Amino acid sequence: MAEEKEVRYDPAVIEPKWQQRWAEDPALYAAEPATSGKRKYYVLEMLPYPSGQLHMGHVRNYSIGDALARHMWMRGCNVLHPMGWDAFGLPAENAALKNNTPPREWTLGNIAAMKRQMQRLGLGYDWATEVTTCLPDYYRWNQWFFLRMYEKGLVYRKQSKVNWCPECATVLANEQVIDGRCWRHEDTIVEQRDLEQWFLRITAYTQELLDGLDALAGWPEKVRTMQRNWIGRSEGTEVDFAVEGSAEKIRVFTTRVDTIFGATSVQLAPEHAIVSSIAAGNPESRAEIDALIEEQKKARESGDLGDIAKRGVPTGRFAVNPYNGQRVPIWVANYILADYGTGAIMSVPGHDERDFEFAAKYGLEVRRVIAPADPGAEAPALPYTSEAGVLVNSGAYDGMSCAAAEKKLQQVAEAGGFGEAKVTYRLKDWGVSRQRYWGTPIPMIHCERDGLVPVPDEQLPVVLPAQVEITQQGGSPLSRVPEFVNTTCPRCGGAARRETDTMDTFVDSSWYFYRYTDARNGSRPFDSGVVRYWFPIDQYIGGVEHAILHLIYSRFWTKVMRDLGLIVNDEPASRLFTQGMVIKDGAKMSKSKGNVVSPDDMVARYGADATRMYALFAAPPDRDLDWQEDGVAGVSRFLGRVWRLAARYAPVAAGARGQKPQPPTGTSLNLLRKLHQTTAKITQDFEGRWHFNTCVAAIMELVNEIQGADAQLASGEVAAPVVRELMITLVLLLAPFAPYLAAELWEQMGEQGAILRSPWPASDPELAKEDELEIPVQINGKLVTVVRVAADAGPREIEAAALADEKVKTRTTGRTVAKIIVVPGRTTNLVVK
RNA sequence: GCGGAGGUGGCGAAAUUGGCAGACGCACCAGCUUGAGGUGCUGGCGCCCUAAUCCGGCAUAGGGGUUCAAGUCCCCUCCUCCGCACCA
Repeated sequence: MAEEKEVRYDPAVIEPKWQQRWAEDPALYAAEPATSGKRKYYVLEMLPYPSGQLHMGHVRNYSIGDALARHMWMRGCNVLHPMGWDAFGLPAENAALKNNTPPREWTLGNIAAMKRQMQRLGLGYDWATEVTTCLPDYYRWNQWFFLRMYEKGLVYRKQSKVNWCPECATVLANEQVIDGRCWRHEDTIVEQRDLEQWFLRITAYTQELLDGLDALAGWPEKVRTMQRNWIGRSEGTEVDFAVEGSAEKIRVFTTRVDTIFGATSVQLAPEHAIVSSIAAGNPESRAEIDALIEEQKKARESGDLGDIAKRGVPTGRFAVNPYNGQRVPIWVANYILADYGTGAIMSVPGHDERDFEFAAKYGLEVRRVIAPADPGAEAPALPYTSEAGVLVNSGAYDGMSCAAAEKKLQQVAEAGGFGEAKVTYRLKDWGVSRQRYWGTPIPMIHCERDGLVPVPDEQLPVVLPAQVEITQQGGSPLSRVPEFVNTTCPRCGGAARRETDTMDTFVDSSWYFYRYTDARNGSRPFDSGVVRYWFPIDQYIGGVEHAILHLIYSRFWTKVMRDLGLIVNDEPASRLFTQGMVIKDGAKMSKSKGNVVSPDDMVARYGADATRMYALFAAPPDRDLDWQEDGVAGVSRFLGRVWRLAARYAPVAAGARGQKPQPPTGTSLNLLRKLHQTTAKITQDFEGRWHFNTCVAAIMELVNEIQGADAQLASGEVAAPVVRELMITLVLLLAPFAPYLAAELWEQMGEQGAILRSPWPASDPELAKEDELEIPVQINGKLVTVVRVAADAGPREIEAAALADEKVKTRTTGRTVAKIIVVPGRTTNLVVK
């Protein structure tokens, strides 16, 4: 054979070439209109925060989404595969402080850099629909939605606690509070201050958000469970205890009203509103209560609230149990949460672990009011928390089951006007005010005469001013921009002041995926008809860290938009996939651990195809992935093998275009069988199992087998039309995983048009079928040998083949074969005695 | 404490329904090739026993059970990771 200098596989040459071609063909990754007649498929990856650099978590997320999008394109779908930027947020202000760069400039620069990285990775996004949340043509719709919600009573103002650094004299975001101290002043304890804040009434949808989870079968159970816990529905009873010597009442919430005859004290949260009047005549307890509050605040800030010991202060006052008129002492205790239930409880030490612990510490009475239903049973030790018992020491209710007593006691309370059945939730309204510059301005105006006045729609957007000095001095940065603040009241025309708070960035990400469908609409957030076509999202892919906030806010926003008549879907996404983390040396990649792998480095060394394919090969997508650079090198070597295989056989494949194949035999048949098996396996995986790691492995096996038959391919024993089918299909199968190499080889084989628009290969079940199988033969469950039988052999033939085997014979002579189990196509087992 | 996911070679992992445990890749070893810049090809590679074997034994965190047959199903115990965490 003549010496031919093989051209090395060099992704640094191939990939930029195709990157440029794709950039010049904007229709390639563009969605078609609803009238295309194709099945629509909306695949969405969570949009990144433009920090400046992609990390491996992004690469993994987008490799999964891009493989799926490419597959769906090849399946002939009308695919929407967009990308955007969650571009508002605190890091831009931090960068401004540090480098004296305006947030907008910093952010847009980062976006440009990360977009280049994405394009270098060969990700197939439709950049014509790109959404950047910090630009007025996007955030004006945040403001528009805010006004619509305001009109529907879903926006309100309330006093609320914020983190306040006395040194900076400004509000801090939660992320800026480290162990209860200011991030810039390590010696300064952060205070809680009450400020008027804007809230969105997500609690108007609590029950629907909870019920909707049941129908989200395409979401991971883990995410649904986390949301259920977050919503935290709890059924119970509220009961009023009168305060002795006062007209005031203390309302408590309990899930165990059946134990109320065992209540031996009432416990208030330290921040409970009634505490000041209860403790008024009692200076020393007031001081102790303040100490409790202080201690708890510190514990909360340092994040170890759970470890704090239970402590309480007696107020010296008494409350009256409305069921039996009994006097019980009123205490203030640090384990009572002010913002759950009513912020007050009845303490039943006999039947609650926490109350028992508290009572034991302070010597409060412990009373048994629930006993086992079986009268002969020994009374269990207290606290006895089971609800399977019956009431004792409970007056007229003795002998009733817990469940029956609960119902009866609720009726009595309602009839007596001192209580009612009540459902509480942990979910609270969404505070969206941020005393920050780099966010969507809240479109409200404060007028001395007219009060709060919404900005009229025609004045939107309220544009974030460009020239704002970012300092650490005082309140919201916007309040120091007179041109922004000073305005006229839309109602009376008099002088007025703009709201200077901006919106939480979770607002931006709550509906961005709707905007993609109609991203350049200048008169509405989107066209309802277009959204109706594309929604719900067919597949949403992202990190599990967004399981609660982002995904619950998105669901809320969807329901609000539905009730505004803008959309008809109840939920944003029918399927959600949460990929695992990328770790290195057993730990999450982080700068402090020094185990960060840069995507740019990987692409520079091994190419985008190898980097992406490794991200899919190293672990199943839902599990954590341990990044091993040698593994990337391995995938790169594999792509090199494919490259050299194509260098030998692409001309053969190209030359065989249109040639009729003969019925395959021998090596050809074996190769085609493997080919069709591989096709079937990968097709199935895309349809749901998503084990892309084994898809890549299957392609490797296929290549190994073709390479193993190199001599037969070279000699022509495997005919040209077969070589053609092998090579064409191999490249098609590779296309979702290694798009650059696939595009290049597609061209080398003389194929016209984008491989992305070529139909996904079909697997012929007849060709994929084995004609012979190896059936393991076990004796008493232990493997003895393997027999070859026809693939369609029945139990009798397999049994005969097994018994005819020499090894089986030597092991069965002189013994009795008691039973033979044959699983056709699988195995056989002889029970020998 | 509650909820979830896991535990399989030196490493990443595979094994749709119970049916040959370890596919594929990495690392390593041997041979050939190449000749200085992450080369290519072929073969080997769970552990123990053995001079060696296609002999034999042991192996899916540990223990018990069901079954002709268990990584897979059931019970108990241990460990790791993630989420929530005094929610009355």
